This record gives sequence, structure tokens and C-alpha cells, in this order.
Amino acid sequence: MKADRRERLEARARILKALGHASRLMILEELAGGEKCVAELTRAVGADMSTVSKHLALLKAVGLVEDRRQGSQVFYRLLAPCVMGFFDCVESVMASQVQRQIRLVK
Amino acid sequence: MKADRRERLEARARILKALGHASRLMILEELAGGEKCVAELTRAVGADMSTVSKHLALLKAVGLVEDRRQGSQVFYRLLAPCVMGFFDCVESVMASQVQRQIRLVK
DNA sequence: TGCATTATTGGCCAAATGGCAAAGTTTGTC
DNA sequence: GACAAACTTTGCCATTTGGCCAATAATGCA
Repeated sequence: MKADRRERLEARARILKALGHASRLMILEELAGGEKCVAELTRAVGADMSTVSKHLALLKAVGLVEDRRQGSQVFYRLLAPCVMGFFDCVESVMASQVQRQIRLVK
Repeated sequence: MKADRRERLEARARILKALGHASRLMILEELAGGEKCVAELTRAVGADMSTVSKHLALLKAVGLVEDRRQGSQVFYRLLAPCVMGFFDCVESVMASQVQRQIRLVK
């Protein structure tokens, strides 16, 4: 079915879209080093806590992180460490982009 | 430097963001099978050609694809086949999401 | 119970995104 | 040059996004 493919692609797109923001990437990088509470992540990102909380809600909604309440704090942890492996590929895209720019200048 | 990290993350985010759309994923999937002209991609995506052209411009801007004019046609090809490897990871996120839903129902 | 701490939610606004239609560009053909 | 074909760009519009602030939970402690 054609609509079937669409749906699968949209599900994938939702997850990849969640990765398409610098603050969320920073959060994931932090979480790659172990679980952290919202306050810690807020400090790392450098935005309002409400903003960070929304980013976390989004990451959770797509299944990239999980949360755990402990007392008055909420700890988040990375559910899909494999996403960290994306970066090598992304870096290579960035690098070849630089090469192309150089070629254009020459 | 702190701003340095931000910048790197934003560069990464731009590329990942470009992957966060079903139509663009479909385009990339098509291109994974070899270069294709805009008309072919338009047919595959099922949107207006102008819309597809914009998606292609975006993918090109972030360095994921390259274009080549041949006569009146423009052919696009995938520059970073490694992005296709993301999907396994993304699928695993989707799968564990389903598992979590099932756990909630039980 | 009252109050502080930690986090989430709702309200609001500016900016970005994605879509089609119409106009413009480039190439090939007559 | 005129016309068609293949794309791209521009214009416009509706929707989404991301940010802060203020208000609302939820927990811990005196």
C-alpha cells in the first residue's frame, strides 16, 4: 500500500525531527553521559527551565528518552544510545560541505 | 568555548532537521537507488513539483544531495549514503515505543 | 498546615515551515 | 526567434515551532 509507506516515513520523520534542534542535541549529549535531572539539563542548555521541559517532553513523546521521578526531581535518561552514532555520518556531511565550499572559492 | 559547542550542535541540527520530513525521507530513499530527475522524484512523492524542488534545494543546501544538469533535466544524487543507516536505529526506537504502549495497556 | 523546591502546563507572540499557484529561467527543437 | 519541456523562484497563506513568563502541580520539610 502507498499510504502505508507514507505512514512509516512519517513515523521516522517524527523521530528525526526531534533530533533537529541544537538544544535537544545538547540534552541528548548530556544524557549520553548518564541520567540527569531537569535542573542540570537546564544549566547545560542555558535556556528557561520551561523551555527545556518542553524539549524533554518532545524527546519523550517520540521515545528517545524516559523519565523517572525521584523525590522532587525528575531524572531523564537516553533510551536510544544508537542515535549518538549518527553524528559521525553527520560530521562527514559537514566536512564534505566544507570541501565543496573550498572548491567553489578556488 | 561554549559558543563553539552551540555552533557545532546547530550545524548538526540543520542536517538532522533536513531529515525530519516524510517527503524528504522518501526522496532520499529514492535516491538511495541511484540518481533521479526531479520529475521522477515528484511522481514518487506525489506533491507539486515546486514543492519537491524546494525540498531538494534544502537537501542540497545542507549537503545531503548534489545536482547535475543534463539537458533540460536536473538529476539529483545522494551524497551521504550513510544516512540510510540511521533507519535501523530509528526503527528500533519506534519498536520500543510500541513495546511501551503495550506495557501501558496491560 | 504552610512554605520552599522542582518541574510541567498554558498563554502568548515572533519566526520558520510546507503547501500550491503563478511567474521566471534554462535548454532543446522547429 | 518562437514555442515547449523541465525546473526553480516568488508570493501568499495556514500551521507549527520555540521562546519566555505566569500559573499550576507534586514533593519535602519545618
